[in-house]
Amino acid sequence: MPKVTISQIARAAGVSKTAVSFAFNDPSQLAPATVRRILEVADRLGYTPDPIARSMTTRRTNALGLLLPQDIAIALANPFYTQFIRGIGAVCSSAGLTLMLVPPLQGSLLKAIPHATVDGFVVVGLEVDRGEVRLLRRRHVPFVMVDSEAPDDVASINVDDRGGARAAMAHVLAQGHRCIAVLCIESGKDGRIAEYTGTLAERLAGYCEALDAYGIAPDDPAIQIVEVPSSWEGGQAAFERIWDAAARRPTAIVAMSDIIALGAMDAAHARGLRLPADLSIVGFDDLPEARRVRPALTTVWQPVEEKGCLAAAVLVAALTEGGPIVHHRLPTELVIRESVAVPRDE
Amino acid sequence: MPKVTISQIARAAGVSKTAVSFAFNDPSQLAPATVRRILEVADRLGYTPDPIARSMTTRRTNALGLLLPQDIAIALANPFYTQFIRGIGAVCSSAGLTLMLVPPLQGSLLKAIPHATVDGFVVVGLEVDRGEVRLLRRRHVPFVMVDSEAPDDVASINVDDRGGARAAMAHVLAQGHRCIAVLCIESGKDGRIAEYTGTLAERLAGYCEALDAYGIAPDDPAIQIVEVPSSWEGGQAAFERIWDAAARRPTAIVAMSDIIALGAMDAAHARGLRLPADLSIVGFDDLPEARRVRPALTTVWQPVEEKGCLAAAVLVAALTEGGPIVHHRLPTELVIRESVAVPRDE
DNA sequence: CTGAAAGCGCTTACAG
DNA sequence: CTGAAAGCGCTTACAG
Repeated sequence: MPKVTISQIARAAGVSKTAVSFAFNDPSQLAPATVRRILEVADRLGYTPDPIARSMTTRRTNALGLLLPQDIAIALANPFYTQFIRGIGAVCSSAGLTLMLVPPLQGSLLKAIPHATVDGFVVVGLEVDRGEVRLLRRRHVPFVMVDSEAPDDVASINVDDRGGARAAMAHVLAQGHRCIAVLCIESGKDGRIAEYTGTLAERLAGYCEALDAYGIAPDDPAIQIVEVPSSWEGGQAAFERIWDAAARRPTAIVAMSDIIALGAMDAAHARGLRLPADLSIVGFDDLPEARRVRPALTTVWQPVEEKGCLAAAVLVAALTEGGPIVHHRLPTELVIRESVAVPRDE
Repeated sequence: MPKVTISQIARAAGVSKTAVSFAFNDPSQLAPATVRRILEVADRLGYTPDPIARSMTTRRTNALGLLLPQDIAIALANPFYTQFIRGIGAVCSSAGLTLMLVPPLQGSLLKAIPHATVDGFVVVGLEVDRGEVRLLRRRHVPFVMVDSEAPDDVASINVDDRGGARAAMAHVLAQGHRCIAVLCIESGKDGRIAEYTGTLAERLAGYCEALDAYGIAPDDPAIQIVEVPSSWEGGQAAFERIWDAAARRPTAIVAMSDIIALGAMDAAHARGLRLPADLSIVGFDDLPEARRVRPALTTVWQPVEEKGCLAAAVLVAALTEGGPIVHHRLPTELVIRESVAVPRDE
């Protein structure tokens, strides 16, 4: 049973392909009786218009692409992405668009970009630009960059990472902590922390500014900065490593993401620590989980879902109106809950 | 700057379109010098092959579609889907495929199916078949149904929902509970529980079988069966409603999904209940969160990620070999942790 | 090793 | 209200 095409329907119904096309896409162009007949024939023969052929002429796919910095399985291990995608999804639904998840192809985003049949891309967490922007331009599809360092002529959505991070660290320092472990998000490119760019660099800078305000240098021996995967397991493993190594155990952990903080928190509980008495923890993101855990996680709120919404909305606008290039920088805010206390006397 | 096409490159490089196509897709067909020249010209002119036009002739999109029963934002509120997608994503990555999330279009899956440009669909949680299967067949793309009642000639992946549910309820009954609230997953179609089909019907049947073994009828006044959205909020709200209504408060809650159980658990904590002493709770899914909460959730394990993997693998196989129609029924297993105890004396 | 030509299955001015 | 024809941008036998 080979695929049935518009020509066969046209022939069977005794009309032109034009008529068949109209019957599906713009019935008002046809006499009601004709439409009825065509649809009846199409139904009987099991015809459904080929979406690719349609895209070929309309130049529309009705899909948005989400360019992911990592494989789907890895990215979705972080609830941040789930939230973010929910934001995009909300806009997709109301715009009648579909969402394509586009992870690196054979380890390369560059390879993935040319193949995705989408009307626009939202690019998230592109840490280092190795030509992705150039390639995206060639595709002649609109794109918006989220949590990435975007050129001026590319739409972008960011948050005040630096300010948020600064507030988080300042809060911990204000409570009296001086021996602190900073759990940074792994750059993925296995690069040194010194080479951070974009979001990661901003957050790190924020932490350092707060330390600096207390006269503490980032390389102070009481401050240990480590890179960990942004996942529950990453946070858990990091806590264990730190706690076991422990020339001098930190009294507080400052994490670049909630999921890392949550992992560390659970690991600490498993070791019998009482939080926050024995160890203070602060995160970043304010995922729904942050509010639910005990002790409730003190963290930096950022509008994750809204970032997704905005990104998708910018794209949708570009598809129809082709509006101006926008740059958004959304606020962040420290949310003080229960996971940070004064350090216990040593 | 209009899009540059293969013809322009051919002209500029002084070769045929065939040669340009080969340079990108099968360079071995061309003299190395020719390839170099073509690629150089393409690079200079900013050419990138149009993926739609390519799909048009190759009849391949290199994308898998995931047909979701609800909007993306709603589905992803349930970690089950995140896990499931991670499974699909793992296979997509290794097969070099992209993943398209296809939610209902204007409230209708039927409308969404014809438009998605994918090589195959995984259909999940299709509760009632209102023609989706027929439409999918017309598309002439392979598809596999997960957690749905599939016809014999359609590949399917299910788990032992009934057995798992029976074990969960039996465990609660064995502890001595007789006053139980059953939190069912809302069918979405706003249908009555009596009209459940597929996964939901199986789980409900499993619960009832266990009750029956204890001589309890499903409509026993001590057993209340309610429908709730499968989300944290759904579980939370359900607990509050039940606790407040409370002619006779249940001593145990049996939930059809972990996320519902988790929501109920947190709501119970918020009311000052001590779990499991004051209230026992059992879930279904065994999400990663189940192990982490306190008390750790007793629940029915099912291989969520593996279902995604398998589904995608079946599709990938169908794309290349067109293998036979497979039906998988994976096992489930009650995982006893800490959230179920004997009911306190009243 | 390279090119001319047909074809993939639609949509859309345009003409009647 | 309906149809003939061109065209979307590629790939792929086929011929040379």
